[in-house]
Amino acid sequence: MKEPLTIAKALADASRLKSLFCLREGELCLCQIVILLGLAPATVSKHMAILYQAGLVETRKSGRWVYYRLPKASSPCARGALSWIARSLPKGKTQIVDEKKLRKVRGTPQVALCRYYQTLAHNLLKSAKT
Amino acid sequence: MKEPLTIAKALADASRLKSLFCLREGELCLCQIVILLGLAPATVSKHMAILYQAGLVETRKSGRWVYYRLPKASSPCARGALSWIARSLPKGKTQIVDEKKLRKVRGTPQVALCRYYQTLAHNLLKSAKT
DNA sequence: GTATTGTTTCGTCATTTGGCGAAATATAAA
DNA sequence: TTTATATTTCGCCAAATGACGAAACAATAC
Repeated sequence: MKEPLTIAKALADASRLKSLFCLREGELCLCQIVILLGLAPATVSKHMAILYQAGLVETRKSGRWVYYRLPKASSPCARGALSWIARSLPKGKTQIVDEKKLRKVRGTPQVALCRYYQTLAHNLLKSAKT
Repeated sequence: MKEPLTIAKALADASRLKSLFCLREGELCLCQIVILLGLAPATVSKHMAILYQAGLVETRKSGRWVYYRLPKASSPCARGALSWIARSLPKGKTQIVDEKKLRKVRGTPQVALCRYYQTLAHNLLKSAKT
């Protein structure tokens, strides 16, 4: 019972479902998911670790960037879960994530994205200090 | 996204997975599930309410007893989730619940079962008072 | 080498969740 | 009608979870 429980727990969070939804069309690096979810890098990193440990995403490291993608091969249990949410998520009027944003993020090099949110953070810090 | 999230949350608990597992072969009343899970009636009632609100079980009331069963008809999302766990739960060496106990509980009238755990509770209270 | 930068780990905090017992509710039994 | 009993609701507590910032890591850029 351990595996389905681990997987169900991994799926039982809106941010993680959103992440999986964003990965449908291919891999994304952490900084891209950070932008899409609007959460702190530390938080997103933890979310992705939970998905990884449940066998719901694979990881690829390239330089400083860590890419996540839906697994090519995985256990029957994980595959079943992924196909369930793949069938279930797109339905309904309510957008899972802003599709326009997703497209923009996919079309932007990670360098620019990471700089983007780090710059934002620094500016916020500076304005807070004054 | 609401429905798959609600369903995933409902599945993200060992006691609730066990309950669904026990219902594979047909309906059970609350008192039977109480015995099988070894939890307080109040706790089990809450668990079943969560499964019910997620559309993962149906309810039938007969006299003082409330029976739960896997839904005959449900949304595609709920159906997908149920068939996923149906395929995933039985695998693996580790018993989800004690099968012998499950068979015994299925073979015992609810009256005897409910009396059983209430008597136990009363006895405990009495011995605690002295 | 040192500095920069993307990611992860750690520590902390607020919220949610799962558990119980007691009281309330609903229905059968006396 | 009164009593007994199966279930639910309520109130509370302990543990788990999700969020963040700061600091540590890892890998490139200078």
